[in-house]
Amino acid sequence: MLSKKTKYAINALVFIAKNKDDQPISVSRISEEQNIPMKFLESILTELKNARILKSKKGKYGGYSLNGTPEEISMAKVMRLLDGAIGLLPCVTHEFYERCEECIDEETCGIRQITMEIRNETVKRLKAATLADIIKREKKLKK
Amino acid sequence: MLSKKTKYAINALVFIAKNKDDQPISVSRISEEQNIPMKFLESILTELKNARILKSKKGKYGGYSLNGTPEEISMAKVMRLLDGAIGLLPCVTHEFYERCEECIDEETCGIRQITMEIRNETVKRLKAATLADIIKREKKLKK
DNA sequence: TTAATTCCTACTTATTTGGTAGGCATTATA
DNA sequence: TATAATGCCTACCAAATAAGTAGGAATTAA
Repeated sequence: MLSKKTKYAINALVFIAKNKDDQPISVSRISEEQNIPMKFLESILTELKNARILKSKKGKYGGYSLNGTPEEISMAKVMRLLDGAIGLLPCVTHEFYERCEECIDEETCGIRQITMEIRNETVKRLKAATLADIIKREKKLKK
Repeated sequence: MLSKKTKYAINALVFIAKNKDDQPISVSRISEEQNIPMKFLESILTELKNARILKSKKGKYGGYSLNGTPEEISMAKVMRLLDGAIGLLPCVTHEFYERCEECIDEETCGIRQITMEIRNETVKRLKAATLADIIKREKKLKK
């Protein structure tokens, strides 16, 4: 299950991506319009900024804007940043690999093979799920 | 990510399914051979018994055995029992449905559509992942 | 009778999640 | 140059969940 943090992050990113001014958007505005607790959102956007997914402008009329195009930012990237591994087991992930403690032989583990297949399929879809893709889907759904 | 509880449960079930005697298998034996803390395992097997996935025999030479065939018990069933919903969002699951609190319009939510597709694919695979299937895969991998 | 087992109740401990509080630093504009 | 609106930073906190542990009663085969 996605954490609220990640869900909030994706919602905020989609909201920012929809904005067509050059003006950055403030935390308080995103917080109000997307129903996200303000201080919590603040800390999330800071993380996104540190990961160079967002960029910020300080001071009055400051705020956040995308650091890149909506095509470049995917759910996979955000989830990995905030929630860590995507796979169902620590042993089926590239970026966060760890051995399963109780595992007797990883190479011949049937459960591993299955979760690996699920991971591959899931990651493929989450990588395709860019902000641009999400917005496109929403437009289609609204018709 | 699967909880350790669920991972232990699946490992224990596979171990029990491989056993070809009529004799049930004791918690202590599974605990030793599968590297699972004994008392924790005990509580897990009790849950599986209450859910009628396992059946038990009390007293000396007692223990647990499958309540059904290895074809009938899938990872999906065990995961839902012990970890709850399989989907990435509370709003994309049949058996554990809940609205996302901050969500503005579920029907036109692009994130929901994506996670729904992932859920469908994942559940399909986890349902196919029966104990029989896992054992078959392991045999193949050992060659 | 005894050893090996499940069953039952209660407790514990560590980690993660989902926040909150308060103030400093920066910046546009009147 | 004052001020209001913002991001930035540090610290803290409460609730929930995960991962166990402890101890003993009841049952059963030999």
